[in-house]
Amino acid sequence: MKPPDDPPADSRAETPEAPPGASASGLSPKAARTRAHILETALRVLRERGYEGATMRLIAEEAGVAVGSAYYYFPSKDHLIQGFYAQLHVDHLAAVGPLLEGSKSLDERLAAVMRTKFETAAPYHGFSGALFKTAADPDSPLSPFSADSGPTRDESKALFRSVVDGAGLRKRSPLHAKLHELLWLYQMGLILYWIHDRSPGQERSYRLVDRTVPIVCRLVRLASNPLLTPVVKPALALMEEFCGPAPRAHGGSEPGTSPS
Amino acid sequence: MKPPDDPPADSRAETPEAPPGASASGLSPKAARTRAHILETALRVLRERGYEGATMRLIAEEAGVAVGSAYYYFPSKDHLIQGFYAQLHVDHLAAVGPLLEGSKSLDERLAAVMRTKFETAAPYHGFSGALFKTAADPDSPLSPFSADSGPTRDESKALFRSVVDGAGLRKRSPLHAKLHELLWLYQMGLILYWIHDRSPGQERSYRLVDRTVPIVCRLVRLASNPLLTPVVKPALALMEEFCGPAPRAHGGSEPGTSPS
DNA sequence: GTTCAGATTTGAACGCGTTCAAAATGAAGC
DNA sequence: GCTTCATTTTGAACGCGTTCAAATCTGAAC
Repeated sequence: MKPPDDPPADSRAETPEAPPGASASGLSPKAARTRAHILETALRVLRERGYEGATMRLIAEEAGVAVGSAYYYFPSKDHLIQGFYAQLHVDHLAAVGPLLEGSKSLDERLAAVMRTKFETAAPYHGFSGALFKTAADPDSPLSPFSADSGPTRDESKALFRSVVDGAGLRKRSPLHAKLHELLWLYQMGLILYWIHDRSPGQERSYRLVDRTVPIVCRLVRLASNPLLTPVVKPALALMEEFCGPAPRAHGGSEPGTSPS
Repeated sequence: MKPPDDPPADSRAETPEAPPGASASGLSPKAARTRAHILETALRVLRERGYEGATMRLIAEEAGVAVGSAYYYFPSKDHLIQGFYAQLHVDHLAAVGPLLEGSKSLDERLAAVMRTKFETAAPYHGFSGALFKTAADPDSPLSPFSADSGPTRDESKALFRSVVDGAGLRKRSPLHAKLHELLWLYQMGLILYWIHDRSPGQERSYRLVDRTVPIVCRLVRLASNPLLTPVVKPALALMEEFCGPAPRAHGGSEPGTSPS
């Protein structure tokens, strides 16, 4: 029914009497309970049956409501599934937190973050591809670059900021201020590899971490060398232009490689 | 820009008595004609109606066959759409060819390749997201890392090899042998940005090319400096391990390809 | 208690990609 | 001509995500 070039798909026009699709606030207690119950059921079914097995009909049936009710609270299956990402991020944070306590080197901190990321997501590797598929769609609310996933994305970047800040780095380098963005992008690339990784236990992904982390960190340390100034300086200016000053109001934002 | 009656460009040979889903060879003349006709119609409808508007039913109707016939020749809509990529690549090659004739600098050659890439794909930017969505799925035959898209991927990498070879580069650097792989990856990142780019005419993507190409090329030239050896050498060794020995047939950055 | 305008819930229905048993066609031997 | 067999074609049917007009419920105002 939709003509091409459809308008922006709204996402969140959170006026006070907005439809309950976006968040839990502004709902009657009963409605909030129904919404939460549907979401819980959806995540459970997703765990049990995978992405394709978790049909809207099944979720609704298990939750004891009609399919229409699920769509009353969540604009689409994708929105419903987005809770999955948030949960994954929370689990990941809980897992890395202790490992980042001690003030270790950047190498150790980076490797710890990525390894725990893989470990946390391992149970869902089987259908990570299906998830990534919808996440890659620029129009999907699950896209790591979409407005809808902004909070999750920011939290993820904040993690990398703490990774950088906690490492004993010479704060002299102007790279320091943007490093967490670059590491976030690096993480995206690793996740992209992990998603495609069919080796047993995704062992190749772990190996890729072990082999790339030292290179990345060596590069970071080298960046302050004057020889690299003609590369580092314009690169930082570039980031300033493209990521720095919140560009357009529109959804399109920055490049990258995969979801969180 | 509108070659509706192009030859299928199916130069690659499939196993002789393979099922008709894979390629055009090994079919009775009539069957081959039917297959080609369905493919042509599909690409035309795709151009006219976009990805979502090009339903299998519509394609079949316009081709004058039943939907089942389309599925007899093509395992899925994705496989059918794959011809689109091949056509795009052919158009791109025709567009860059002349620009690469003169032996210009690496900067010019790289920028020319990417700009023509964007120009060639511009008419389809509207539904590139929908295409990319299915392409991102590791299980999809449209994934740039999948076995099904191996030929197209290899051709694309060959283009970057010619970009590197044609530039007046000091062949001394061991980076030289792997550079085309890295540039292919760089291209992937740029395309990802382009897909998400909502600026008018994708002008930001062009700007991103103009600003990143000099940085990339400066980095390439710097790579032979001894100071960077501790980064370049392990990086190349890493590529050797992950892309080099080709654990399976196609030499992508993908690990083992046995389907789960 | 009655009314009535929301908020909430329902489930049949739509169009999609895909499947598959059955029908139609073609080729080869008689 | 007829029979036999594989190749090709068909279209109804399935399950999916999604939509929506109608039904039901809720609670404030009377």
